[in-house]
Amino acid sequence: MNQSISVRQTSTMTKSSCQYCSLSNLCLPLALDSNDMNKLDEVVNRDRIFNRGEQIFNQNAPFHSCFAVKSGAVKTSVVTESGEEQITGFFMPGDLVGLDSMSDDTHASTAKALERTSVCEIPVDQLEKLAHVMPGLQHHMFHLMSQEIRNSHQLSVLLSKNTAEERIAALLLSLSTRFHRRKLSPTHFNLPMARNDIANFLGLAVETVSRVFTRFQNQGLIRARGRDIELVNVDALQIMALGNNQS
Amino acid sequence: MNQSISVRQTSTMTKSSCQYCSLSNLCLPLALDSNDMNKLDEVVNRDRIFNRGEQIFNQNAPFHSCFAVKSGAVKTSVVTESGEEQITGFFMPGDLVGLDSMSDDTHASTAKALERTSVCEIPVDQLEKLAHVMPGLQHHMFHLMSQEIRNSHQLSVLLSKNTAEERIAALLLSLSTRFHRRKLSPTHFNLPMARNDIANFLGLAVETVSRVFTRFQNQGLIRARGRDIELVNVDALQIMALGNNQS
DNA sequence: TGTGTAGCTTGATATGAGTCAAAACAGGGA
DNA sequence: TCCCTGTTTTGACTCATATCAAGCTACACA
Repeated sequence: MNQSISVRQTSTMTKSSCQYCSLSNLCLPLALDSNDMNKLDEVVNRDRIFNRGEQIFNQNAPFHSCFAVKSGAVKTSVVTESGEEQITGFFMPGDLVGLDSMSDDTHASTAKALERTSVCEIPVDQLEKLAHVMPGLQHHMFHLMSQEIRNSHQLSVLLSKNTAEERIAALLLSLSTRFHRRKLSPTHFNLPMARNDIANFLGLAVETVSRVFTRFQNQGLIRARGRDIELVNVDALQIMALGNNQS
Repeated sequence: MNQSISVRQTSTMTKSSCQYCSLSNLCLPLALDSNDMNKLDEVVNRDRIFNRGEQIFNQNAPFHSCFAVKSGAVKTSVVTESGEEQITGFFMPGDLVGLDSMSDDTHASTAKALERTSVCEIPVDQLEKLAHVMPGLQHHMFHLMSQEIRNSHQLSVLLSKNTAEERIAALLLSLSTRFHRRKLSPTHFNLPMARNDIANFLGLAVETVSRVFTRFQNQGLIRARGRDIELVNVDALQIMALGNNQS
């Protein structure tokens, strides 16, 4: 069940706050001074934990909150009328999930935890009110949403113009930079998602993903043992990701 | 020609305003009362005309305005580092172009007029200020942007899961509903874009698009003479667009 | 009235990735 | 420890769509 707005932990304690969150430079507070941050703190519903595979929200369910990923990883997907599922994004700590639903009172997509994940829940009505009195926050919301549009356009490009190898190289590099931004190793990390998810996201068959991984390995571009990935030759991957259509 | 809504009936009126625009129920004013609409009026830069093929804005150029399409049609596209172009959307009267750029101070995409097109220019700094004092406008902007994200996700689904026939059927139906919303015939219209644009948008080769059009014609689904399109069997197109993967 | 050029259509062929099938490999629970 | 079930890999074959090549429209312009 998607019982959402659960425990609001009230004052008394030295409750965790945006101010002291290690992600404050990636997440919403990025746009706020410490005064405004306190106001944000008050509406945020912290420490909601989801186990691997659990739904954070479900497509078509009533929409009243966005979620900031604190730890773990999340995938979002849409299912078409014909019942096909398409993963639309992977979200890591600092990312805001659910922006595609701000147009409606129901969720436009489903979000699932890829591993044990904690998120901060942010009620949108509150968020809109805050954005109303904080120019910085409104601006930042526009920023995040347009970023989301760009990301999706980028995905479209990948899907319509690139080969399987190029798509996978691009995904690996994208993950790499995202880990790097979080001060983690950009060349050695654990994939939060299964091959199946990668395949679905990139519009490929699982078998193709698997084959490309082993091909990359044989070419000395990466080393992969299951989800444990090491990027051995980043330059070559970058060239690969660009595609070899000379123009 | 699809000149439709072009001529503004200003007559005695001093200057055209959102209030009297025939698109006020599709466009930004949708969210506003007549008082707020006047304020919007003041910042809108009306009557910018572009001929077919002319750029409205260019990727990477400084960004300071969004554009509402008044008549004609617009395509947006992104070019990748490797120089490939991907059309990311077609915009018709009432649509707002440029939302993907609100994250940055440069445009995330290029917008070109597909035919003679008039647009209203809306400076973003002004728009943000207005959104700040008008709850309805802020909400509507969130709405539009999230709608844009959804559209793009929809495109991703199309590109990664559907066959050439399904993609084209889906596009035709999408255009149909958009014409319908503007009180034009949903079954007989002129394509604002070339086969080439359709192919690029849907991730296909021009030849494939052409072949599918003739196949549809032979099956009695449509009648096409160049850009003049008649949808003969909408139901069949709808079934086609859903895809025949029984699930 | 003719000619150029861009857009569209049609045919023949090649190929990247999907599909089907099956084996190898986890990893969690009793 | 040994199933059991889900994930990943590998191989053989097929197919949808790209590519290459050419002819066909049709409108713009001299």
